[in-house]
Amino acid sequence: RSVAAGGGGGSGKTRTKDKYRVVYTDHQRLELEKEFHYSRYITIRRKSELAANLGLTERQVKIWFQNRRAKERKVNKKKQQQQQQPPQPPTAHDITATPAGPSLGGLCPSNTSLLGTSSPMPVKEEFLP
DNA sequence: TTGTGTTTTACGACCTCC
DNA sequence: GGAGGTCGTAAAACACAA
Repeated sequence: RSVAAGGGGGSGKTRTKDKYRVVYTDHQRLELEKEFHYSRYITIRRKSELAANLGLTERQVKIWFQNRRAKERKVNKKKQQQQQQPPQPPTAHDITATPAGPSLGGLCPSNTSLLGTSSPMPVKEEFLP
């Protein structure tokens, strides 16, 4: 790997021996999440804007979106498997725990529209050509 | 503490589209 | 041919029970 090879090699690589990977700030993550929430595929224009605003490289933004989509697929896959083979029936205790029912909506109200929505994503003005 | 499992960045290999 | 997609993976960062 480029790390082991070290340092020497990596001309222009973001991954160095000192910093194998950086941890993004909460603000950076928040902005990226907001963008992802809006559209799972970022445009070139928006990518450069976001990179400039957040102090990241366009490459980092691109990879963040790739990883974010991979995460979403992983979560969806997990959910699907759970639906196909529900392990155990919920106990009475579990049922009484959430009387109103909306288990996920309460946890993450702003993201509920993201999952399973079949409607096309709205297109922001700035994304239009 | 520490051992262990999960999540988060970053990359390489390969594929598709223009 | 190049840009950007998925997929698999490495390793740091993090969470958490023992």
